[in-house]
Amino acid sequence: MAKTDNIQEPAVDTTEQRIFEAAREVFTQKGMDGAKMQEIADRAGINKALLHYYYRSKEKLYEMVARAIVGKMLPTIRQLLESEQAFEDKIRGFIDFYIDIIGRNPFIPLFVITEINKHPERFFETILPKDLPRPEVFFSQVEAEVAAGRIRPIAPQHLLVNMISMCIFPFVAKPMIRILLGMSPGEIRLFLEERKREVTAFMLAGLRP
Amino acid sequence: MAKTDNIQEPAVDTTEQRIFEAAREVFTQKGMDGAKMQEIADRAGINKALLHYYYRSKEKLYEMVARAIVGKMLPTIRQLLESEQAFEDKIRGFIDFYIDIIGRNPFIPLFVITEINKHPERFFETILPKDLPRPEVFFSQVEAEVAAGRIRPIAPQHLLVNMISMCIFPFVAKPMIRILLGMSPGEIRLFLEERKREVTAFMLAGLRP
DNA sequence: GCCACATTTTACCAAACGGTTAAATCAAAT
DNA sequence: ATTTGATTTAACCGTTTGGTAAAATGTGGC
Repeated sequence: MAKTDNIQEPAVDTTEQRIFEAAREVFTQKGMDGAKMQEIADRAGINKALLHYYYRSKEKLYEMVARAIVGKMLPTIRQLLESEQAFEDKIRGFIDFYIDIIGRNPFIPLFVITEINKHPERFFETILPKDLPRPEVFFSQVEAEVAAGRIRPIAPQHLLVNMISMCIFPFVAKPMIRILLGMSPGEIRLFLEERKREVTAFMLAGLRP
Repeated sequence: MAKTDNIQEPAVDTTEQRIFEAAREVFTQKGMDGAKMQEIADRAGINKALLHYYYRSKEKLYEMVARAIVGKMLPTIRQLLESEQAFEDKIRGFIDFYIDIIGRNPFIPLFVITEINKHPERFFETILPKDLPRPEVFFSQVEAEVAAGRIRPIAPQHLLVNMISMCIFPFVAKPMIRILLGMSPGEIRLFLEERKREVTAFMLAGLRP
């Protein structure tokens, strides 16, 4: 809700942080291969020499940026999955918070997906932290709801993937959807805002016994 | 169902087609920036000189590959959206066929999404054909079902995006989901196969009045 | 004034890469 | 045997790019 829980939040405006922020922008938008060190330097308002003065190599800088992004997303997901709320509240909270975060950082999912697909080894060995979110808590919660007859029988893994898909994909494929549905930039923005309500409604409807 | 309706199907094995096929593989997996002409030549089993002998430039080759991919996907979507089946059959058919095609060409969605995000101008002006699928037929079908009380009230655009999201996203984010759910390569393959049944069930459940 | 550090300037290097050229080789058709 | 087109070889070019070196300049604190 607050603008300050954006993924990027430079505490103070040091040159080092301006560089890092510039690198984050360029890397997320152009990927490792498409990003140029010169452009990062330009966007940070410094020159290439100073860029290498702070960050040794492109590879290292990229890894730091990727780690920062992934390392900030995972705890959020973990928190959403492991929270102790009642089931329906949890679903509502997950969708609400998740769409909110992605709406404010729409480049992140595509960046992570691209990175993981193009350089799996580097991602799993260097970027991904060791302590991953444990969906087990959520899964047993789903199974309990099913057993109690409060929701329709469904495999908890598919339930989770359905929910995540409907939250993330529209942002990842925003321009594609925009064209397919013939929407103006204003209309697609509105459409994506509606999805908080819409996905929640669809999830709960799909789970009715 | 048949292996022959794969998106890649070299009719005869000419050198020109082997090059094109190699380019398709490299471009879809590494993107425009990450792809190297040398690698395309290597994978086609020829040398760089011959590569330029058949295809003038990297840019042109890339555009041809992209056009071929997009040009083959769109008519399929169009057909699925504009078919004249009864509503539930249409939903079933869409999910079934769509997941089937993506399962056999899992690199395509990410390729299209990346291309559209990194080079929107080129995509819309050079690659995307002019005649797009018209979802209006499908939309009025949804509205008719809602009016007749046969499905729960829902905006047809959100319905369509929900369905497409649940079909495509798991393939795009396959390695991510694999790690999150702690699955082996065999398990994730099974999981993705299950989704045909699962997404259909979830869609129909979510639409019950 | 001097020191430590940040920053700029400039020049440079080596490698990678897209693309070209020209001559040589190969193979099948005539 | 000759021609024709496909293919290779190998050298080469210009540009981009990541990265380095070194000297000069700026700047704030002591």
